[in-house]
Amino acid sequence: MGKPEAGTPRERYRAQVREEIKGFAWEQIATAGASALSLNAIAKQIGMSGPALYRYFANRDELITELITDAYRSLADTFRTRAAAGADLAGLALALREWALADPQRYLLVYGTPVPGYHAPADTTRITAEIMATLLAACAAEPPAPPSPLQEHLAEHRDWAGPHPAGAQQRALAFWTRLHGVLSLELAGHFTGMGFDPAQLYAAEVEAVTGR
Amino acid sequence: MGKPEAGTPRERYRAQVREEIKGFAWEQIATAGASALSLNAIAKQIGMSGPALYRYFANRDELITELITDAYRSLADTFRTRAAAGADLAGLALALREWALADPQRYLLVYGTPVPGYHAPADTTRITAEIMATLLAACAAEPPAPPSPLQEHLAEHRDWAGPHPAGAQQRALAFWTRLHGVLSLELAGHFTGMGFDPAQLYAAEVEAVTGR
DNA sequence: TGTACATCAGTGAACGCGCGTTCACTGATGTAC
DNA sequence: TGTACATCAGTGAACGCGCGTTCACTGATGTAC
Repeated sequence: MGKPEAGTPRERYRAQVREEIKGFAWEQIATAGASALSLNAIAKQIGMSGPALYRYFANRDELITELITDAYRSLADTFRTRAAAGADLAGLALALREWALADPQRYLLVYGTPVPGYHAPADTTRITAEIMATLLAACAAEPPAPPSPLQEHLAEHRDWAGPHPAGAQQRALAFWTRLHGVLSLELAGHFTGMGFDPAQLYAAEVEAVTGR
Repeated sequence: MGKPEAGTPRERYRAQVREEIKGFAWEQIATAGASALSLNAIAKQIGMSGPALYRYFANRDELITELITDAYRSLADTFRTRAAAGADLAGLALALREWALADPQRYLLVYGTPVPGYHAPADTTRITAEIMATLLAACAAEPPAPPSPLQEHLAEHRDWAGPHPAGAQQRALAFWTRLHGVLSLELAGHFTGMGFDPAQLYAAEVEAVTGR
């Protein structure tokens, strides 16, 4: 493929520059949003001339794809690590909030308005499944929720539920949608001017979803 | 100001063309997102040449501002009309979903990832308050929710709550964030591949928030 | 009703800009004998 | 250890494109006497 082999100094340098490019790309996304990401602007910041970037990424779409994939993987890793360290559902909720606030644009790139005309790579669905698996396991460990019409409906669509019961499915969905609801409105600035502390609203939703 | 007086044929024609421009602008937003909105492209669709639009809007920002304001006002009107027709909290929830699904990009323009580098006009905060007032009134009409730590916190930030108790505040926030959580994930396509019907998840959240 | 003037809508050319991407090329770095 | 060659990183010029916006101008539409 013409690519240098892994482990060689050249390959190490390559990986380093790729990371540097991604770093400036994230900076740019943070300030102007994903749709304003410009290869030329990144090159200027990095001290190279535009076409040089094409040594590292085939084109703009490939760069964006990699950023999105990295973001998904980062969240999946965070969840897996916390769960492995013994975190329960409330612990995952806090981890999610920390992860979102650490880099709002990264969160919005994953769960915000889709980048227009851009289709998520197939990779992400696999990582999404991994995130969901961790979440479902944590939900299954909670005291079971009372049956509901929604659970009956979910029982008919169990492809993504693994070995866990419909109650865990329902709880996982509530976890996801409710916490996303608070987070995305907070990150978009819709609570500014209302005075209250979004963290307390978040905590209340966590309590409601864990059923304590 | 050089503007023709209202009611004259010229002014009627002016308003008509302005609406036509906005119509194509919405079409464009629907297909490519708000950040891709282009005056030249709109002019081409409408059969005029680019600079002609400057007779109707001072610049691109003014057009976007007006679209956002219109979207807010449309939602506020929908809420007010339904509430005046006797709708309860569950009725407002259905109205919200209908409004969102009728034009997803309109919903995302209001509650989605903010347009990068764009600041919402002051108008919107007034309309937001109107929406919140309708929502709070409907919440206050529901059976009171049990006290909670969040309610105590909200009681200290009552500027936006009008005459309604903290319980209504809490319920209004839960209504807003939970339904937005489901809607925005649905509109962004994050439920595709999971098989279940988003409407049923939405209904379950409506039940949970109305406390039935 | 007719004429003289002002107002306004829309055009076409032009501005500078930044974008993604290609291409031929120069130097440096690695590899093989 | 030294030489010959291949590989790779990065450059600079150039491409076509579409953008927002300005400007001077042409015609049509309205208004005032």
